[in-house]
Amino acid sequence: MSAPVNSSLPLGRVTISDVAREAGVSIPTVSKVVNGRYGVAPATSKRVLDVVAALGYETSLVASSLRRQRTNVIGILVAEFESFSVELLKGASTAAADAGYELLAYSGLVAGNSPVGWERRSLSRLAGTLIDGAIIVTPTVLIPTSSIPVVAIDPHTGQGGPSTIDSDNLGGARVATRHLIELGHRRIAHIRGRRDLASAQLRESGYRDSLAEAGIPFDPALVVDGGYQTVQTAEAARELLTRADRPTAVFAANDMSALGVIRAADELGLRVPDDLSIVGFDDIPEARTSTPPLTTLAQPLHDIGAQALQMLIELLDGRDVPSRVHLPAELVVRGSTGPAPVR
Amino acid sequence: MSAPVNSSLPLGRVTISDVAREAGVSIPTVSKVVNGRYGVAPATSKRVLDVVAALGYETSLVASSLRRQRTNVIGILVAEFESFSVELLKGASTAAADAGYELLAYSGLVAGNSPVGWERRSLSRLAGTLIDGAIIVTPTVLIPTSSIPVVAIDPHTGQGGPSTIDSDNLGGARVATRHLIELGHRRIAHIRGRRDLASAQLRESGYRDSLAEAGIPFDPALVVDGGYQTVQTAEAARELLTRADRPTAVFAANDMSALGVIRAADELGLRVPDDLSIVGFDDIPEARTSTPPLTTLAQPLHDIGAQALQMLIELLDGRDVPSRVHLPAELVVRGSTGPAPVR
DNA sequence: CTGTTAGCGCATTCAC
DNA sequence: GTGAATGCGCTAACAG
Repeated sequence: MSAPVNSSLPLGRVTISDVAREAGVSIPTVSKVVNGRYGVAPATSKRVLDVVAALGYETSLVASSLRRQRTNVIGILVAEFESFSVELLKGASTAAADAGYELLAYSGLVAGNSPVGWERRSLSRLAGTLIDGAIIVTPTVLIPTSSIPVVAIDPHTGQGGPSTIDSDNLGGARVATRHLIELGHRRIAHIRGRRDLASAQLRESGYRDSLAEAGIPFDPALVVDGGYQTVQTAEAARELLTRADRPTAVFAANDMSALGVIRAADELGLRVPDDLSIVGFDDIPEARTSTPPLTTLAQPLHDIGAQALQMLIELLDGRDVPSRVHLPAELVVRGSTGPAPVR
Repeated sequence: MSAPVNSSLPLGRVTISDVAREAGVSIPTVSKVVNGRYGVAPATSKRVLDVVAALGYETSLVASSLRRQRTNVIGILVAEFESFSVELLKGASTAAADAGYELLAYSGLVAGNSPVGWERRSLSRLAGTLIDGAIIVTPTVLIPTSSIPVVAIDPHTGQGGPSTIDSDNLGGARVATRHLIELGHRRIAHIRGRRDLASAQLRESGYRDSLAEAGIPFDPALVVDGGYQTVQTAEAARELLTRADRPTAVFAANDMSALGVIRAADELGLRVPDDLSIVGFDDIPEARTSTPPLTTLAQPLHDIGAQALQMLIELLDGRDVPSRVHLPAELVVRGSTGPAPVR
């Protein structure tokens, strides 16, 4: 197992020129061998490959991407790696492996006071050279025409823009609210999600639809902002739940905020679901393990991630894809909902 | 040849030359302004910034990384995005955000028949240019001296190599096995993990330690390979559990393989834990939601990820870090273990 | 078959 | 202040 390795072993990264020097050939020849091009003598090829193995050389993704058209790498851009985005990532990962693509998940720095527009920055930094296409998770603004194919998951509201995939937010929210109504609840609050996302708006619409359907008047005082976040929701919920005419049930726009409602209820000594029923949305892993386990609308996060990747591959191959894909959301009844308390 | 771009919005990616042309200045001037260097007139600077904002320009990570020393990006290299690696990722993500670093998680293509050495390839492709440092999750081989700082999580067995962090695999395995012994089990099988990982070897050692401590002779026939994977384990467990003298308890090297044992037991009509007790290791989210919920040794995956990132930052700042860090693993008793069946 | 030349997008010298 | 020149690691097109 010995290729000639002289004393001038490079200290840092092994580059193509190290290999060329060591093998006594030119740089382009190494490139050809490494990329399996025709037109290299078998003996030369073998010598180069030996040196490559001995030195542990691999082409730099950065450098090659600068020259090549395709890198065979798909980017998935997230604001942060948390339960929701990471479930999507798992789904995308299996699909990418099956399709022979590598996956690069990127979480750029989000400016604290203006978390809007991070995806534009991330896309701009990676697109064009490093990645062939991008999946953007919960973009905050409309993605402008990009230089590479893009698929958005749980997109910003608005027309135009890239192909998007999400679950049936409107229908799911209707089912969630109807579930509470059927349990006898009449004073049902809603924790609103991130105002900039279509999902949040659709979930609020579904909530209002089901109220109307049941003849329950909409009360704006029962709708508060939670921003899809646990802590923010817990604060808003504390106020909501200390009112004299507090609601007997809450439909939270996502599981994270539903967990915030549970936390607030705990602190106030309210029992869930005896005093307060709570429904979430998403079915992140934590929903199963909370106390009590969360009744929620399950999004097929794994499938969404996988299908987003499939759609992106279609786009990369020059095929058309539907501009809007919706997957079903399904009610999962667990322990956080029960009959309305009798007055 | 680049096509001439008129004064309207460029079609492809916005490059620094687009900005320069639009602002009527030279490329170096744009570079200075964007990077906040001195020597640019305020008026010029403002004009450039306006164009930057209008065009949505961001420096290309690829191009700048090629010239710059640091990119402010930390890489986390995984073989695949699954429950285990993704939990680490979540922990690393919060730590990275706090420290002002961006995170790039990369899952390269793993050759089907030789899944060994993927981390070397990934590291080689990203190091030196794209990322300042790397966290490698469960590397399969010893990482050679690298051009960038590296921290390994759940590393390959062996001396030398990069700084590593893992949980107390040996102690945890002892506790797991002792737990089964205290429940009265005597015939305790072990599902071995991936042979190339130190964690798997240590967990087997802990198993044998506790057997010896209790005066139970070690029976090689009760140790089978599961490769840390559910499917592979289910197959091995089927054979194990159909023997006449089948074990009454199993210590599986990780939760994925413990789930495989549960699956096999289900198929064979064995009740868990009445007929068979099972202990896992890791406490991935699925452990809480299996039927029955899994008794396991909880690794603080979130903390491990966060601490790996901290260590890497120390290294990047030129400080020393311990070469081996161990975090405690804690027994979590759930529903998959019970008293040994009476004969 | 192999080496030479050019250039990807950008940052960094240097001159002017 | 600016433009021209240079190089990062690599590959495409061509010349030898």
